[in-house]
Amino acid sequence: MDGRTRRRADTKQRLYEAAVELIAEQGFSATTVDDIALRANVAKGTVYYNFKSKNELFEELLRHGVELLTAGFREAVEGLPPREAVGALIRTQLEYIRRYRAFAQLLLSEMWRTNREWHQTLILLREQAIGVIAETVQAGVDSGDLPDDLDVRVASAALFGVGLVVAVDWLVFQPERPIEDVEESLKAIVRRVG
Amino acid sequence: MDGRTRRRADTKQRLYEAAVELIAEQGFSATTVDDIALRANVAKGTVYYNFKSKNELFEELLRHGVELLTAGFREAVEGLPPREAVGALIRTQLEYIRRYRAFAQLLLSEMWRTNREWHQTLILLREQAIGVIAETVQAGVDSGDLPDDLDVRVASAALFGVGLVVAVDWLVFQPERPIEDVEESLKAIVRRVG
DNA sequence: CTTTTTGAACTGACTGGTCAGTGCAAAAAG
DNA sequence: CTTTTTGCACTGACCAGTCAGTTCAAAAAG
Repeated sequence: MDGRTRRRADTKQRLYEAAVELIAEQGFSATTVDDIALRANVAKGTVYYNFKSKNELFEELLRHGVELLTAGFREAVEGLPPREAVGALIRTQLEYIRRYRAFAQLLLSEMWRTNREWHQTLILLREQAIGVIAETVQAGVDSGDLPDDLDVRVASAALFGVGLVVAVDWLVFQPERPIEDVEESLKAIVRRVG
Repeated sequence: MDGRTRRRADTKQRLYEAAVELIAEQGFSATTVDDIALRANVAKGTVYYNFKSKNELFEELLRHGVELLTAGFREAVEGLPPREAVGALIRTQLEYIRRYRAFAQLLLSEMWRTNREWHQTLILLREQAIGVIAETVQAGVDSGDLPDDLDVRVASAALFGVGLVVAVDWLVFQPERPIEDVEESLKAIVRRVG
């Protein structure tokens, strides 16, 4: 990657970060392109040089964030036996959300909203993230570590959603609480699967 | 209640319903007052005759919805022994969300959003709903039905959040699934507390 | 040189909120 | 009873402001 490409990548990264924070706080519609440019320390023209539109910036940002999460999931369960794998997923999700708190908030806000332009994108991304979880849960069922009457897709979706709310609730309303505590509570709740 | 008062109450009700649906679908900022008036079959001015502003309409609507839910909670656990009470809460929440699906979606989208004008209202309402759950959970701990090392507030918050995501996810992505199934899955997940 | 960024000006569509005016049910008057 | 008056509830055109997106000349960076 040469200097120009790197420079441009940096700019895009700054725009992602600015947009994620603002949209998490205010929502998509309430966030203006001028706001984003201002927070990213970039001229408005630069936004439109790097992205086709406000909408596309947002969609790319969604893809980027979810891919990062699923990559983390895959890495976390790599070579782990089913018994420990689900626990690793929970831990990974918690750490991811602590690190990318704004993105998690944004995802929580938009995930179950229908009738928006990016809804299809979101369905795909949800499928992607839950898919990784489902693989692990399925392995657990196959190995007998999890009850075989468990509906894998429902359980995986629930696991994903539960981690999301509990973690975001933690960061918003009880940020002083250590991550181990939250992990403990979460695992206590999902005892049956995790 | 005379004719005028009834008429006005009807109008407010229609406005609530229109606003809830639209905001659940599109978000607060993306929903225009014109949209709301149109769907409620009412002139724009009527919105401002009945509510001080778009913001206040939304806040009243939040209060209205959450009060309905907490009232349902209270009624559901009335006179029930702790062992059955938590299950009753879950069932009630599920039924409420099926009945007022749009409101639940809206709550899920806005609940953890900071820096919005209505954030304080939301904190209060969250406190109210979780408070009722906490009373029940506390009774369970006192009676020995629940482990006494359980952090009541965290568990209650988690319970509330979990019910919300699982139920909304059900309605959005698997609406054909019967409520008993979902109740079963949910209770399987929260085995330890519910 | 080329690529990327700047920054300011501009447009046209849209939005929250306002307000003078209308219709009608119920109360008051006869 | 009928007629008149009142004022609540509602209307919809209108206004001032805002925002996404465009344009472009010029500068910075590599």
